[in-house]
Amino acid sequence: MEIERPPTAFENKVFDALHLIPRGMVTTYGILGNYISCRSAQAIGQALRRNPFTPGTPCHRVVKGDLTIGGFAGERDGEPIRRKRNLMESEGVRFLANGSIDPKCCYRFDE
DNA sequence: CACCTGACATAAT
DNA sequence: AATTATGCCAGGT
Repeated sequence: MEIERPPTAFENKVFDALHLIPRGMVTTYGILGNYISCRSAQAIGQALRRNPFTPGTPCHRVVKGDLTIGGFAGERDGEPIRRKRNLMESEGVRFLANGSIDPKCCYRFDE
């Protein structure tokens, strides 16, 4: 069984920002990246993907820049995605008829 | 809508 | 230690 690699400083930053997102809200990789001073949203997505083992990490509150669901657990579609959507809806995030998320639910880390 | 480029961190070689 | 390849993107053409 493979040993767990300790979280890096970068991942720590990502998780910390994740916890700042209020319930019923979501944020985008771009906004999150701007908050942690990372211009690469991809690096963020990777960090989240590597740590979904933490139930306390609301990785489902992060969506793509165009307010679409994006991916989850390394999957761009399938059951993981519908679970992510279900989680967000359960927390109060509203989805538009076209499948995107309501911009009002987009948390922008009001500074 | 499809494709390419840019920017960033981690794993693997 | 350096390079290559990959990855829950973003932005532009």
